[in-house]
Formats: sequence, structure tokens, C-alpha cells
Amino acid sequence: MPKLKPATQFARREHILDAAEQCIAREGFHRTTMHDICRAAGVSAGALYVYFASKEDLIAGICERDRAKLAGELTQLADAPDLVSALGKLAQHYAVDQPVYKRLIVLEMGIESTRNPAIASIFRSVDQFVIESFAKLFERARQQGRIAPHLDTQTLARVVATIGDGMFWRRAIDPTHNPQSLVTVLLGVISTLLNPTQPLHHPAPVGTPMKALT
Amino acid sequence: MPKLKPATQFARREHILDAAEQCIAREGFHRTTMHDICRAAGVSAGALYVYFASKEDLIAGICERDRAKLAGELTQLADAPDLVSALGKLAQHYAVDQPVYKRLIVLEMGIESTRNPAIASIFRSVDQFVIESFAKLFERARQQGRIAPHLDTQTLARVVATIGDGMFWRRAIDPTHNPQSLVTVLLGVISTLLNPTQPLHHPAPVGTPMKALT
Amino acid sequence: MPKLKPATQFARREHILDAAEQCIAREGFHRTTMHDICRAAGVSAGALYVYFASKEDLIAGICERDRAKLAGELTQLADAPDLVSALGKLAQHYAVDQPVYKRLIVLEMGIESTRNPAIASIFRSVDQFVIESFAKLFERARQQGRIAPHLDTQTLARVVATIGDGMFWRRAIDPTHNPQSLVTVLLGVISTLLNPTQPLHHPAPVGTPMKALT
Amino acid sequence: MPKLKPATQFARREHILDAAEQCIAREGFHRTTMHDICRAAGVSAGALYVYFASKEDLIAGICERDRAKLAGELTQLADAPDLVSALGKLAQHYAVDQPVYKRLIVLEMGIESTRNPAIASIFRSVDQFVIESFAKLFERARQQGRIAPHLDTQTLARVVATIGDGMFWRRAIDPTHNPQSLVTVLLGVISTLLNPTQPLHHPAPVGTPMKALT
DNA sequence: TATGAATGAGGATTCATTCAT
DNA sequence: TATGAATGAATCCTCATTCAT
Repeated sequence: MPKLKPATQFARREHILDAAEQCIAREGFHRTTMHDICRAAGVSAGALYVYFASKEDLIAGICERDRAKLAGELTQLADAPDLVSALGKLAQHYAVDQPVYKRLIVLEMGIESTRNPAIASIFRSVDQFVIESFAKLFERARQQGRIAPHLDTQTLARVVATIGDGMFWRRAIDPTHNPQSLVTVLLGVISTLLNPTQPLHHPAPVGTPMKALT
Repeated sequence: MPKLKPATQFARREHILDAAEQCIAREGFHRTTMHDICRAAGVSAGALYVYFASKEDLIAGICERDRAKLAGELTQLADAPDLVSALGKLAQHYAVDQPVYKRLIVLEMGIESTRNPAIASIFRSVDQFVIESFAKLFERARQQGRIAPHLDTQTLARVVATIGDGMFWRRAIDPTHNPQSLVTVLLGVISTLLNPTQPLHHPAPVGTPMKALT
Repeated sequence: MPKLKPATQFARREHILDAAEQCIAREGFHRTTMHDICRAAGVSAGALYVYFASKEDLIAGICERDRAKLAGELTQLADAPDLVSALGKLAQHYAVDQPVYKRLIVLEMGIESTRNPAIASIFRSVDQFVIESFAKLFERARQQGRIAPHLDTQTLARVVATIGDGMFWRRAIDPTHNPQSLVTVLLGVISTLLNPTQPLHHPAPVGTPMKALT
Repeated sequence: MPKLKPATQFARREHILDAAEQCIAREGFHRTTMHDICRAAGVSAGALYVYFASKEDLIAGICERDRAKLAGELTQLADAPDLVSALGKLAQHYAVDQPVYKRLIVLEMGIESTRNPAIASIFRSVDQFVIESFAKLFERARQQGRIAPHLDTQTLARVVATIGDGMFWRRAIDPTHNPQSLVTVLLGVISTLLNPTQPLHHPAPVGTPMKALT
């Protein structure tokens, strides 16, 4: 048989990853069976193994794709003129707009990263990249006099990342959670950390969907 | 053997739960086999099933015990004279001193709560109890003039819980994480939220082990 | 401890056998667990094993008791003045009055006898005894001129036994079955086989409970 | 493998059913393990579960196949010109020629039907069909003047079925049993019941193998 | 004797992966 | 490439039996 066009191959792989994400959000990595994924993707077991060497590999594929997307979006953040509003858009996207099932996948990934070296490598490198990006962002802003934090920018980055983690966790795990109001408050907190002289709790308005990141 | 003394039965149950926690922290709920747990507890399969009706039941037992302990500790918090230092001790315990494997169990629980109604019931009721406790605590402190937050105490409670979630997540997931410094900063943030007029970043010193809660 | 009085021992054994019969009628030999029987008898596992060395032994005990009773009742039959009415009482007892669960036990026994040598020995010896008893009964009646069958009495005995088997089977297996009417007809059939000259289908009336056999 | 041809699938299913029947005749439904059946069929556990969803399902499959065959053969009986000889062929097949293990399966089925609703439904519907078929057969023969029974045809049908049950039971359970002679006698009995005026015990000769039904 | 907790081999079933077609 | 039947080790759980108390 003639080799499939790379574009078709890529599309099929993506399709399988999409189906797998749905299954995994519903059941978790380890209760999702390859057969579940085959059914969800409308693909035979044999076909699935053309695109992924193993279940491990498929899970890694999901993580890689998700984290690459996050990393890409962070890169765009570097050019943002208004730091706080850029962070607001990011928060809006990841802690409000994005469907819960995408958040659940990230939790699965995080936990898996404590056990699975392949996932750990993907997950941690992106996590460090995120923090480094924040740190650079903050450092540049500080040098340009746009922010004047009391904390060093490394710590600041870690604080912001941790607050983000909290929002993501709660978004995924708490069905009674109202993300919007919380995001507003926490963005205010971050804003104050960046510029302690500014009055507390008058955060830049958020809520504009982050088109570019969807 | 005649009927075991309730104390012995309880101790044996606890022993199994301890062993199961170790396994689950290492492998997760679904990759941990009953056989693993038997081996870790030094107990036969049959004996294990004397104390737990099923794997589900054992998992629920772990969650219940863990959450009951948390709820108990929160109850003690109500009598704390100094709110911020009490929160500091709590944070110190859960985000710094407690071994990482205990934190991983909580992550497992949270994720499981999105899929397993029995776990959901345990997890969410305690989660709500935590937030309610915070809210009451803050409300009382506010009425006594010990704090003067801009936010309503309900929102404040949810913000504090979310920041806590972030610390717990990072403690569990990030091996490069230095919890102590982060806790100090975030406690400062909370302190400022409670009393916006106070200067930022001079939080009450933390680091004293939380004896009463261990 | 002082040895239990033999009467008490016997009573306890009987009690366990009764409980076991109930369980086995409900679930069959192999789906009945020793634990089921313990619960039904209100006896601990250890106690049960005082009276029966194994599950095999308990099953054999049930069979032995049941078959001994049957053999005993057949022995009484030997003295019956009216052959047909005596057979009628027997049929009435075993194919009409006796509770279905007792019949089910006999089916279990029969099947078990095809696989389990211990049961086979018990079951077959009594089965042969039954047929031999019938044969002798018939032979004596024939010699006394009370019956005048065309068939030899050995064959006659086997025919009667087989017809009995059919009634017992149907009684146990068919919930829509009306045993009374069938017994009447089949007793007529047997009556005719014994005395072909007598008019067909005016069997001796049956229906009187067989007190002595209960 | 691409999708197996339905014929192949059917054949493989039949093969498993055959193997399972052998095992079950030897050990009974509940002492036969799926592994036994796999070994007997030369098939892996996974393969077996392609064809049967569970042990229950496999047992139901055995019952269904067996009972469907019986029902089919009864249907053919409807066209028989000579009623007694047709019944003779049936008896010959089921109570003489058919291997004992097939008979044991039916006993297993019957007992299982008292506990397992799925089996009960299969077993009882065919049992009723058998009796109804007999009743119709007898009723037609009576209307055509070919028989002149004293009993109503419904009762007659139940009597004949019960006598059949007796023969089947004995064939399965009694290794000393000589089915041929008994069948001859009992067929004579039935013949007399159908036509009480005819002389007793000169039944139509039986013994010709029932080609069409094998 | 009696208790019932404990043992551990064994049973039904699942599922990642392979491979003949 | 794609199919899906087949493999078989691994999983959860049961249960006849034992034995320390």
C-alpha cells in the first residue's frame, strides 16, 4: 500500500489523541483501556498501534501535545505590553474558559509525572519553562520600571505559578467552584505582588476571551 | 481465635491503611494491586478482605481517615488566638513538614472524587467543611476587629483554600520545590488579604512545627 | 472441657445437616459455601469442622441421612397388606407432600453420584435396595396371588422406580406442576402393570397423608 | 485478522460449546472452570470471551443450543403417521442412543433452572413446548380416531413427559441401567394409555436408530 | 469444645499487545 | 496500512480449611 500522506497521518494521530483525551478525562490514564480509545476514535487496535507504540507512548503523546501548546502560548506572552492584563488573559483561558476535562488531563499528567520518568521529563521541563518564562517576564518588566516587586523575580514567578496551580486544581476538582470571581481576586493579589505600591484589589478587568490562545 | 479485641482490630485496620497509603502514593489507586498492599502490610489476601470489603472500600477507607484527620485539625484551629500564626502552623504542617507521599494521596483522592461517587462524597464534604471553617474563622475575627479584609469572608475563605491547593499541588508534584520559602511568601499574601492596611511581606514567622496537629 | 453428651452431639449434627440442606436446596452443593452453612446453622466454622471433617464429608452426611430414611420407610412397606395403596402412600409422600427443597437435594445427590465415588456408593446402594425391595414385594405378592403381572418382577420393579424418578424430577423442577393429578394417573398405570386384568384407571384412592413416614 | 466469516465464527462457537459440554458433564456447571473449558477447547481465555460474555452466558449458550435441538426434533414429530412408533424413535434416541454425557447436561440444566432465571426461561419454555406438542399430537390423533385414550390429552401429555423424565434420569444416573428393555416396556405403557382397548405389552417394536434426529 | 481471624491456592475476567489475513 | 481475533499474564476476589486463643 502507498504510504499515507504525512498530513493524513498527522490528522489521524491528532484524532486519536483527541479521543484518548476524552476517555482519560472520564476514567483516568489507568482505567482507560486501549479498547476504549479505539472505540472512541473509531479505529482498530492494529491501527492505533501504527501511531503509538504502546499505551505509555500514547499517554506521553497526550502530555507532549498539551504541554507544547502551553509552552507556545507562554512564548507569546513575552511580547505583551501590559503584564497584568496578559496574565489575566492567560488565567481567563486556563482557569475559566477551558473545559474542565482539559484540566483533568493536566492533573493526570502531574500525578503521572511523579511515577513515570517519560512523563516526568515532559511535564517538568515545561513546568520549569513556565516558571522561567514568568521570571524573565517579570525581570524585564522590573528593569523597564513597569513593576517594582518586593520579591526577587524568581520567587515571584514561583508564587504566581503556585497560585495558578491552585486555580487549576480547584477548577478541575470542585464542581461548585465559580472560577471567574476567584480569578479576579487572585489576579489582584498577583498585581499587588508585582506592584506593592498600587492599591490592593483594583485589578485590571479580566474576562475578555483569549482568542489567540484557543 | 476468638473475637479480636476491638482495639486490635482497629490497629490492624490502621496498619493495612498505612501500607495501602504507601503503595498508592507510589503507584496510584489503580495501579496498586491488592496483592501489593497485602505484601506491604504483611497480610494475606483473605485477611485483608476481613477488614475491607473491596478495593473500593479500602480506597474509601483511606480517604475517610485522611479527611477526618484534616477536619479534626481544622476544628482545633477555631480556638486559635492568632489567626495568621495558626494558618501558618497549618501551612507548615501540610505544605512543608508532611511527607510528600501523604500529599500524593490527597491528589489521588481529588482526582478520584471526579469519578467515584463514594470518594466524591467524602472529599467534597470535607472540602466544603474546610472552606466553611475558614469562613467562620475569618468572620469571627472580622467581627472582633482582629482583621479588616476588603473581601467578604466567604470569598476570602475560597481564596485561602485555593492558595492552599496550589501549595499542596506543588509540594506533591515538583521535586525541585522549596516549600518553606513559598509558604512564607503566600502566608504573607494571605495576611495582607486579611489586613490590607498592614505592610506587605512581614508575615508572622512560621517554621515552628505544628505539634498539636501531628 | 467435658465431652458433650452423645445426644447433644447428635442433635447438633442434625441441626447442621438441616441447615446445610436448606442452603444446598437453594444453591446446590457447589455454590453453597461452608460459611453459608455456618451462618444458617448459627455455628462457627471451627464448630462445624468438629462434626464434619470436610465439605465432602458434610455432603456425604446429608446423603446418608436422607437415603437411610428412604430405606427405612421402604422396609416398612414390606408389611403392607394392600400393595397398591401402600405404593400410593409412598408416592403421596415423596411426590406430593414432601417439600420441593427435599426433592432438590435428591437431584443434587443423584447428579453428584455420577462424579463423587463416596456419594455414588451411598446413592446407588440405596437405589438398588429400593429396586430390590420393590422386586421382593412384587414377587411375594405374585406368589400369594395378589398380583398377576405380565412382566417379571425384576423388570416391574425397575419400571416402577423409573416412573417414580419421573414424578420426583418433575416435582422438583417444574413449578407449574400439579403433582396430585399426575400421581393418581401414574399409580393407575402401575396398578394395571401389576394386575393387567383389572380395569384401567380406577386406581385405589390416594391422598391420605402418610403419617408414619413423615 | 480481518473480520472472521460468520460461518467460521459459528463453528468456533460450536466448538467451544462442545468442549464445555464435555467438561460440564464431567464436573457440573459450577465445578467446571473457564480454564478447564479453554483447555478442552484448545483456546485461550481471551478467545473464549470473544464468543461468550461470561460463564453464565456460556452456560446459557449450552442450554439454548440443546433445547433448541430438542424443540426442532419435536416439531418433526408432528408429521409422524404412526404416533407410537414416532414416540418410540424419540425414546430410542434420547433414552438409549444418546451418550450419557448429553443426558447429564440436561440434568444440570434442569437443576440450574431452579436457581438461574436465564436458564429457567430457556428450560421451562422448551419444557412447556414439549408438553404442548405432545398434547397437540395426541389431540389430533384422537380426533382422527387413531387413538382413544381415557385421559384428556393435556394430562396424557404430562404423563408421557413425566415417564420420559424418569427414563432420562435413570439413563443419566444409573450405570447398571439397561435402557433398551425399559424403554420397550414404558413405550408399551404409553401405547396402552393412548389406546386402552389394545392389548397391553405388545408395543410397536423399537430399536431402529432414529436417523433423522441424530 | 468453640471461636472466627487468617491462609493462600484457585476462579472468573480483563486488557495491552500481536499478527495472520 | 488496517483489521480484529487471539494471547496469556495479571487482577480482584472467594472459600475450604486451620489454629491460636
